Amino acid sequence: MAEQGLQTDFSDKLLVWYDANARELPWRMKTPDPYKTWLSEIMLQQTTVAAVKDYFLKFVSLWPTIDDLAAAATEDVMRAWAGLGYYARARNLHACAKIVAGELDGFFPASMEELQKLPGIGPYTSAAIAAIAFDIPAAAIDGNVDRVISRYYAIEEPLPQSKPRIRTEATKLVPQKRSGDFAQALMDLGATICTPKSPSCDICPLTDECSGRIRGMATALPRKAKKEKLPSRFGHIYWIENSKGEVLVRTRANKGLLGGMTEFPSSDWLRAKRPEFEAPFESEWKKQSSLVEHTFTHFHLELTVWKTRNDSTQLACRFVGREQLSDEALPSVMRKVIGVVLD
DNA sequence: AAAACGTGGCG
DNA sequence: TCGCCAAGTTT
Repeated sequence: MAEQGLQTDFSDKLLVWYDANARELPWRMKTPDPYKTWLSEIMLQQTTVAAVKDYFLKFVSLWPTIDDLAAAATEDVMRAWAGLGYYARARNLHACAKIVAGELDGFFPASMEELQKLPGIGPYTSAAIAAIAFDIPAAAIDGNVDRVISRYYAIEEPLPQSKPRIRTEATKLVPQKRSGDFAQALMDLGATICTPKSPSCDICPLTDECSGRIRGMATALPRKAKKEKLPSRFGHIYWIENSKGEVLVRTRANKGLLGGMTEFPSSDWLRAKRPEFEAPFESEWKKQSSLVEHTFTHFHLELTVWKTRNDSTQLACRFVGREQLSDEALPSVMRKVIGVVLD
């Protein structure tokens, strides 16, 4: 029937293109390893391939199997993840590894439903693992697929309202065979051809049937609501060095922003502008000439950096040697603080 | 269901 | 320069 013909046409053309144009990525292999599929998919959540590559290789080198990762110390996992962002992923990753290694005999479940019960695995990731690692015809719908499908069907309704429609169409296109390749092919197409700003429709394998291109609206799709401007927050952060040259740091609570990561002691980060400097304790404080500016997902942060020399361990912190600082689970914003102090 | 949750690169 | 964006999940 016609519906089947369209589906076959789409996936056949896409897979032919994929066979000739698939990107070579460290987590792609002839025989899929569910552990590596899972690890890469968690890292790739809202994160570019370029950013993930080195982290993936580092994790596989440090922990070649799910049992190795499960046996690791949480602090080691957090510091290996440091810089990659969305740190709840690292906490969930380790929790998931412990469940799979400890309760599931080291095997990831081979169904979307069971996969989704594990921490850090949601609708997209469960489908991606099911398709790529277990060859289950699941629709892995990520940002790429949203874009490709929106354009192919010229869906003018904006995201996220169009999600159900996109899911319906994408599900119909998934082939019974090579569903893992199909999932990756769709994402490769979105990443290299059907790109957000200036898609290369002239070399797209689906260009003949793409309604968005035919109607001259591909680049404008998918439509999205404009984002509000981010608010700013301000604070003071303290570089406290003892006479041995060690620096005071502390570990953030295992929840919320930068949860489980190492930080230098700081004031609260307030929305009010120009907060007064309050010394956390009596000492000779010197203000650094440069500020630290950093943008998180939902606010800008401006930190004033203060430096002092003091030997008393305070503020529920610990002293670490300057050389050991690089071994800490320091998020990017804290590495910027180091940059300002050492400048 | 809307908001929280990082970072770096690019046009 | 700065808004947009990247293989989303959790609460």
